[in-house]
Amino acid sequence: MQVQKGNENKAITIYDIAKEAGVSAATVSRVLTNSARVRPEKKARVLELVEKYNFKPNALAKGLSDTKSKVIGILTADIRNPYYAELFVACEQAARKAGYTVLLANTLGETQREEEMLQMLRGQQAEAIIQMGGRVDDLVSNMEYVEMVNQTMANTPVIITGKLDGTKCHMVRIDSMETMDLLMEHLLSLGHRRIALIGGRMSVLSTYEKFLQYKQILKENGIPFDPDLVSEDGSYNEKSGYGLMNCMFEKGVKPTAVIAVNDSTAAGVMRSIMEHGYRIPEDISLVSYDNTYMTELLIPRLTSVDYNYEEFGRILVETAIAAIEGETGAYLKTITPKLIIRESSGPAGTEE
Amino acid sequence: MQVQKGNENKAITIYDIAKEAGVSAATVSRVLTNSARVRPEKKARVLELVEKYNFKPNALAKGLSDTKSKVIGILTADIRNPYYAELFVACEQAARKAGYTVLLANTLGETQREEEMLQMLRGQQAEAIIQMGGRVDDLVSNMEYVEMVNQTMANTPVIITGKLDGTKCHMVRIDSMETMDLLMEHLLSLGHRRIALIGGRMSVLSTYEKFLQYKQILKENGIPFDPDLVSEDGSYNEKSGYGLMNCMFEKGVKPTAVIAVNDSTAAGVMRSIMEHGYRIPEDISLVSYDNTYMTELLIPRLTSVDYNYEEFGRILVETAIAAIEGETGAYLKTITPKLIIRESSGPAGTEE
DNA sequence: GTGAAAGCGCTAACAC
DNA sequence: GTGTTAGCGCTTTCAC
Repeated sequence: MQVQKGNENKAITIYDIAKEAGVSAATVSRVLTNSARVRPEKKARVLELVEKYNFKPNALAKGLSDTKSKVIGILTADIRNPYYAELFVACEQAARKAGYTVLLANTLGETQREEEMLQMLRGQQAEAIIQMGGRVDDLVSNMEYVEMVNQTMANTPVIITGKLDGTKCHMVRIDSMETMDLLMEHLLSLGHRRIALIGGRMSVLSTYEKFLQYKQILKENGIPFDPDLVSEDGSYNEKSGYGLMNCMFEKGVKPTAVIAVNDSTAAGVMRSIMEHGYRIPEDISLVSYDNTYMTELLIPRLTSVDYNYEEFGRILVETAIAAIEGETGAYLKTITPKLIIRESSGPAGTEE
Repeated sequence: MQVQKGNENKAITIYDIAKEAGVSAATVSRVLTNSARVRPEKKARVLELVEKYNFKPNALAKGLSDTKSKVIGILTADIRNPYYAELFVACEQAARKAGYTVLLANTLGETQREEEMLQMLRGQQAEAIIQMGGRVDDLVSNMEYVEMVNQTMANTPVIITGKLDGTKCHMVRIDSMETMDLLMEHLLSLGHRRIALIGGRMSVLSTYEKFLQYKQILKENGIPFDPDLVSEDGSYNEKSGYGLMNCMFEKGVKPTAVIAVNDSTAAGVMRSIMEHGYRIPEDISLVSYDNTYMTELLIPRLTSVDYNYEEFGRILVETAIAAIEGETGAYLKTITPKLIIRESSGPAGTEE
C-alpha cells in the first residue's frame, strides 16, 4: 500500500460532491446554504457525501463570490493585556453567534504597526474593523491616521472604543466620567478626603477625562485640589504604579486612599504601600479600574470598576454588523460601569 | 455636493489600476508580486496609482487563485490565560515575519467547540493549524478528536503543544520532566525536604509528567513520598490553589515549600498561606510554572519556570511553515525551560 | 516585457 | 426544483 503524503491530497470541492451525488454544483451550494428548496432525496445524498468527505466549503471562494467574507477584524493594542483579552473574547463570542469570524491583529504599542495591521485587515476583506486601544485612545488624534481610517471607511466601517476626531467612526466606549464618579463616591462615603490619583498619561482621552472629573468632584465636595496627590505622567503597568507611589511617599505625601488608573498599576501601588509599612485598607485604601482577573489574585483583593465585558463586546459587534448592513444609527454608544467592592477599600482612618 | 454613503463605495481592484495605468491586469499583478520584470516606467505608473488609491489586493482572491491563503490557524483554549496570550503573540510575530497571517480561535474549555473551531479554520483555508492546549493536553487522547484531526491532516498540517496519540501531528512542547528538575533542584538546594505539589489534573499530560518526575526526584534524594503533600485532583486557577492549600493545612500538613502547577494556582496558594499566618518565603517557599506577568504582581514576587515564549512561538510557526512546504522533519521538538528565581523562594527553616 | 485568457471554488441570476 | 452560466479579484500559463 502506498503511503499517502499528507497535504498533497487535493482538497475536495463542491464539484466533487456534485459529481458523485449526480447533481449540479449549484444544487450542492443550495443545500449547503439552505438558500432554496431541494428535493429531499438529493439533499440527503449531498449531505451524506459532505459527511463522508468531511467537506467544509472554502470560505475564501465564498467570500470572493458574494463579496462577503463574514470576517470582522479586531485591532488591539496588546492581547496580553487582560482588559483587551476579555473584550476580545466577548467580541469573538458575539461575532460567532452572528455567523462571523473574527480576525485579530495586535499592534503591540507600535503606532506604525497600527497602519500595517489596518491594511492587513483590509486585505483580508474584513467587512468591519473594531479597534480597541492604540491611537483611538489619544486625546488629540493623529492626523495621518485619521486620513488612513477615513480612506478605509470608504469601504469598511470602523468601530472604535475611543475617539478619532475627523472621522465618522462609530464609537462604543466606557463613560470615563461615570467611572470616576463611582470610585469617588465610594471613597468619599468611606470618609476619605486625601485621595490620590495614580498612573496613566494625560495624552490619553480616558485618563484625561478621569482627571477632570476627579477635580470636579473634589470641588463639588469642597475639597481643595492638591497637585501633590496626582502623579506626573506615568504609564499603565505595575512598574509605573510602583515608581509613582514611591515618589509620592518620598515627597512626604500620604493619602488615605489611592485611585490607580488600572489594575496593573494598582498592583505596583500596592507593593509600594506595603513596602512603606502601611496596611491596605486600614491605613490606605486602594481602588482601580478594569476589574480584570488580577483583582482576585492580589492580597487584599482589589476594589475595581467593572465594564461588563460581555455586554461591551456584544455592543461592539452589534454596532459593527449594523454598520456592515448599512444601518446608520447613533455614532456613540456608552457602556455603563459598575463598581465591584472588594477588600482593598475601607473607611478612612482618623489619624489625619 | 452629493454626500457619499460610506461603504457603498465599490472597492478598487487590480483592473481599475490597470485601466488607469494603461496596462493589463496581469502587469499590475506582476508589479504587485514582483514576479516578473516590468518596464520601469509602467511599474512606476502602477505603483503611483496603488499609492493614490491606497490599494490593497484582495487576499481572498489571491488565496483562491493560487490556493495559498497565507493563513495559519491558531487554536487555543483561552486567550485570556496569559500563558496562551504570550504564546499567541509570539506566534503572531513570527508568522508575520514570514508573511503569514494568523487566525485565532478560542475553544473556551468546551471540547465540543474544539471541533467546531477546527472546522472553521479549515473553512478559512488555514494552511496549517497550531493547537495549543485543550484536547492535546490530555493524557489519554480522545478518539473522535483524533479521527477528526487525522482527517484534517490529509490537507492541513496540525502542530500541537502536547500530544495526540494516533496522529502524526508535529509536536513542539515543553520538557515537563525538566521543569520539575529545575524546581526540585532549586528547592532541595535550599534545604527543603517537605515539598508539596499543588493543583492540576492528573488527566493532563504535563501535570502527570510533573507528578511522576516529582516522585522520581524524591526517591533519588532518599526522601519518602508523602501522599499528603500532593493535592487531590484540582484545577489551574486561583480558587483551586486556595482551596487545595487550605485543605492541606486543615489536615495538619505543613510543607516547607510548595510547587504550584501554574502562576494562578500559586496566587491562591499564596493567599491561603498568608491567611494561615505564615510568611513567604521565611516559613514556606512557593514556586510555580509559566512565568507569566503575574509573577511580578504578587507580593512577594514569584519564583517561576519560564519557557522563552518568543522562541516557543517561533519554533511552532517554523514547524508549521516547514510542514506547509512539505518538509517532513522531526515530529517532536522540545522547549528548554529556565528557572526565574524571585522573592517567593528561600532557605528552608530549621523548625522541621 | 506584456496582454489575453483560463481557472481557483463558490454563489446567484437566469432559464427551463 | 434544478442545471447552466457568468462572474467575484487575483495569478499564471501561453502566445506574441
